[in-house]
Amino acid sequence: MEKKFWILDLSAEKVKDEDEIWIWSIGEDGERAVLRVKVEGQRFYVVPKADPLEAARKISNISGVISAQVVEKRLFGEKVSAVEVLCKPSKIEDVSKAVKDLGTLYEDDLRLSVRFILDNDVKPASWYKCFVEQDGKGGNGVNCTYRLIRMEKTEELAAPKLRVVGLDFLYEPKIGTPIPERDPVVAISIARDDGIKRQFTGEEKSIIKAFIEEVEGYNPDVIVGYRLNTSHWPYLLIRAKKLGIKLEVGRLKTEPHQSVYGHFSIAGRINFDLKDYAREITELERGTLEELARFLGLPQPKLQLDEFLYPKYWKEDREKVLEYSMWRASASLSIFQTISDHIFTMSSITGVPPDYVFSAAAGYRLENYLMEAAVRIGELIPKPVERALPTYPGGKVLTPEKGIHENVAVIDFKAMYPSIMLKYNISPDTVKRAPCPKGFLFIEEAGTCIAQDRKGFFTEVLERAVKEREAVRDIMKKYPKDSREYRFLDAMQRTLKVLANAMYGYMGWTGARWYLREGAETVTALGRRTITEAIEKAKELGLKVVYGDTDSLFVKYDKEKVDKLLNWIERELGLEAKLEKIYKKVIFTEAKKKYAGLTIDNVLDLVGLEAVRGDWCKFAKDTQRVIADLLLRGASKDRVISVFRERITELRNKNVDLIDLVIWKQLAKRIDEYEVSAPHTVVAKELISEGWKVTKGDYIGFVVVKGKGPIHARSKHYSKVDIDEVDIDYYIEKQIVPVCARILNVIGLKEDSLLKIAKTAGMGLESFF
DNA sequence: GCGAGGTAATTACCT
DNA sequence: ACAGGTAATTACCTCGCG
Repeated sequence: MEKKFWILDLSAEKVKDEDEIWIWSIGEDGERAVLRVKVEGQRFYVVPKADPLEAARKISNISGVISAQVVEKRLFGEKVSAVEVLCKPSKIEDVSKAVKDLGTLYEDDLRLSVRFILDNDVKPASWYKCFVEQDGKGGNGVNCTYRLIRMEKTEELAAPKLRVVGLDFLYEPKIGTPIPERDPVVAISIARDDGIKRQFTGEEKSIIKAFIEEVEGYNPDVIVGYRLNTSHWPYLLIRAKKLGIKLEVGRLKTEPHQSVYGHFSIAGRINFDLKDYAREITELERGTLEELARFLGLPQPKLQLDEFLYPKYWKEDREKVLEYSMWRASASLSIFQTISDHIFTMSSITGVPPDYVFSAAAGYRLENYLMEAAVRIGELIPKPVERALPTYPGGKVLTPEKGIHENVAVIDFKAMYPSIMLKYNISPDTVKRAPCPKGFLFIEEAGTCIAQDRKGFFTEVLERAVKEREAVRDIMKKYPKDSREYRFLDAMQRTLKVLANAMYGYMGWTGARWYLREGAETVTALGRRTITEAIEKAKELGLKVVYGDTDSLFVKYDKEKVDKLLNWIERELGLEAKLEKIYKKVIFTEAKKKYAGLTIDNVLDLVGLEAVRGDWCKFAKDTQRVIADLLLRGASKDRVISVFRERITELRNKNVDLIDLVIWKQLAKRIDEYEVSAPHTVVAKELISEGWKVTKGDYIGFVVVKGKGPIHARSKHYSKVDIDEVDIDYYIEKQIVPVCARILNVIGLKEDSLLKIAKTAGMGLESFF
């Protein structure tokens, strides 16, 4: 029979020694189903050292090999004869070992589910018309199982109505971070997309059981929470085992199991960890659930309760903690609903299933996308190899003309690197180090050559992505802006853009299968050439260039001349540039990549300055923002100084929240990898000795307190600091004064004069001034 | 033993 | 764990100082 299904996930399963792919799906009628496909053979390739026919003959005699035949493939753009080996999936390791002396192996490192997706052009999070035969009844979360005969992609876009649950778990630690071998689960909060909320509290065994029953009863397609992969699932599995319960939250009564990219897989459901998603949003400073919710315009909790404060609250005000936990569950649900288009488009375009598409690093997502293209055009998929990390020159950054400028236009090249790659045909299979073979274009600045007689692999992929994006944008226009379809298509075109923009970085990534340093070098060299030419043209037109970085130019605004420049760029360089914004006023510090501007729409833009950095205390950041704002809006020097003085006075009088004095730094390495002491590492070590689990990637918040010795010797975790211990002078001299001086330098106020003013502020001499 | 001065380590930003 | 370019702070080392 014929049915339409949306693919939720794919898994490779073993059924009585037979390899099968199970496609977990949702029918257009809401049916939850498994489509089973028996997989007889898995293929890989051998590029033989000697005669291909002879190699094929030898290989076909190896046990486990179903067939071996000579095929024409491409390898880094060159035609090669390869032996396509088909073998039993379970035998692939043995067979590849047996043939490896005959030549170089390709694609034997792909997992069966990936192989299936590539070979059949099956994409998760997409709709298919399926020809199926009923295979079994349902039960345990699926309505039916089918044998899949064949499938065809359909035009449908948006996901079906999914059942989603947001989760949060609370544990009761004896001391420090909860430890699964020791501390019980004390509360489980559940928020369902149908509006029902549940919270299980009390005796551990009964609440875990109630949770499992709830999952079985509601049978969600999506389970979402924060830190599910790194904390909750491993924790719950240990607790359940201890209690003699099976954590059967998967369809067909399965437990969560560890999968690729550090992700936990739950059969038949999407297990989505919001922490993975948060990590990629550069606008977030620490990637907390609260920040993510705020970023997406969703409600905040009544009470901010981090892990360091929660044990105390759990003893003192249980209700508040439970309410907070419920907020986390609800927020997780809402966040998933808000970002689901992004997740599903990324998944369907790259072929990485939705539950781990954001657990995988951006490079792997793009790689999956490239692999799909490679199979389509017959390019062999190289294996990743360990490489040294040689670096190469990047973008060109101009020294800003320091001071306050009025009327400055910012001109940006649109997608400069992808455009250059397209224009020059730069790809891992088209670029070589000089000397140039015939028909190659020599790029002097990089000492490289680019093939011009054939289209590169990346060029083909980029062209396709650009075309597809244009098509999506065309279709988009047919729908109203607030429609379901418009939002989905918009997510789709953004995803295509993200992938296109990542191709340059991918080519320069030593971990990439299609790594080519010369290629990446050529891109940046041509980028520098392009911006340099644009600068010269701007000058020639009489535009004064005040700053520039990689693909942007800041010029004194003159509409006519800027228009001329933009036209010239399009005509002569074959690239697109646009007038990005106009600053009424902009302040350049003496440093590159740091400036403050006020746009013609009266928006304050702070770039690179401490106010936009996560590792300065909020009080200093707010002060810098206020000072920059005043200055850009034309306040007098006296007015700015008096505001500065007020802020210092507030600080001296301890008229600030302690939390605004916390300095946050990420633990970028494992604690034992640090070579020197730093405040955050010393504090982290102390936390660890007290039973807290802080690891690589965590943010450590500390406050500098009074005392002797280096800063790291008098930094304390914020949860343990009383405002009276704070070293106010440190905050004045090393936080507030420097960040204000950075801005005020342009009106001749140097750090030492600010320091002098600060010395008298709040010292009981206010009336004197 | 101690401060000056230079440099390495470290983080987080910009494009 | 997609790239390089950059600023900034703090820690640490070396050197001179008789």
